[in-house]
Amino acid sequence: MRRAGPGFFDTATLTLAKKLLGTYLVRKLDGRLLIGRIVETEAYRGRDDPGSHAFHKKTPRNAVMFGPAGHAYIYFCYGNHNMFNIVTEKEGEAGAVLIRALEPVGGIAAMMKLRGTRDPQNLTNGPGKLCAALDIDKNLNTHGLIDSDRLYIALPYKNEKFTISCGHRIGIKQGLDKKWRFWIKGSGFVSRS
DNA sequence: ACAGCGATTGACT
DNA sequence: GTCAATCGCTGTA
Repeated sequence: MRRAGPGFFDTATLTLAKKLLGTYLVRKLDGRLLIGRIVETEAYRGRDDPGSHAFHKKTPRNAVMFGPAGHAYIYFCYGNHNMFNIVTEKEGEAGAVLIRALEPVGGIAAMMKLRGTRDPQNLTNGPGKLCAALDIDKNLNTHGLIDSDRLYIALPYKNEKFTISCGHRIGIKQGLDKKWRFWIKGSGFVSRS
């Protein structure tokens, strides 16, 4: 697999949300690789997006969303879940793509141990679950995905064919009119169909 | 210092 | 599909 470089991330939020589908999220942990194929994403923008953390203003939490593309925005929610996003857009403009579900590809035994389940379909089919399975937490917040080997995106050698479905985003109360959730149609590893 | 809250999950109809 | 338990973090004071 080849690594995604700066040019891959430096694009509009909606574009990257769709472009990330079918690519691989790679986590290096204790010398082992935990790998999942991204099958579901959501786009969050800034001033024009009432559903986004960056809608109102820049704060210490959302600051990384305003920074350069290709960095991790990880936040803690509901008292026990981490959420993993990839920052988009040019510096100064807020945007990020939430990774909502993976298809487990490599290091599955380690993921099962971290998640406490042996069901492959229930391992990484949700934003909180995949962070647990890949041991992603606030220590990796602001982490650059381009120049580190602890967490990065890898691209498939040849592009597979699949259909992208879209719908409203999950779990928010504002901005439900925007159909900014994207997933690979027919995948058995999405958080909902 | 602290009140309010949530980009979920798991259980349930 | 709906619902609420849950608790550390965030933002404002």
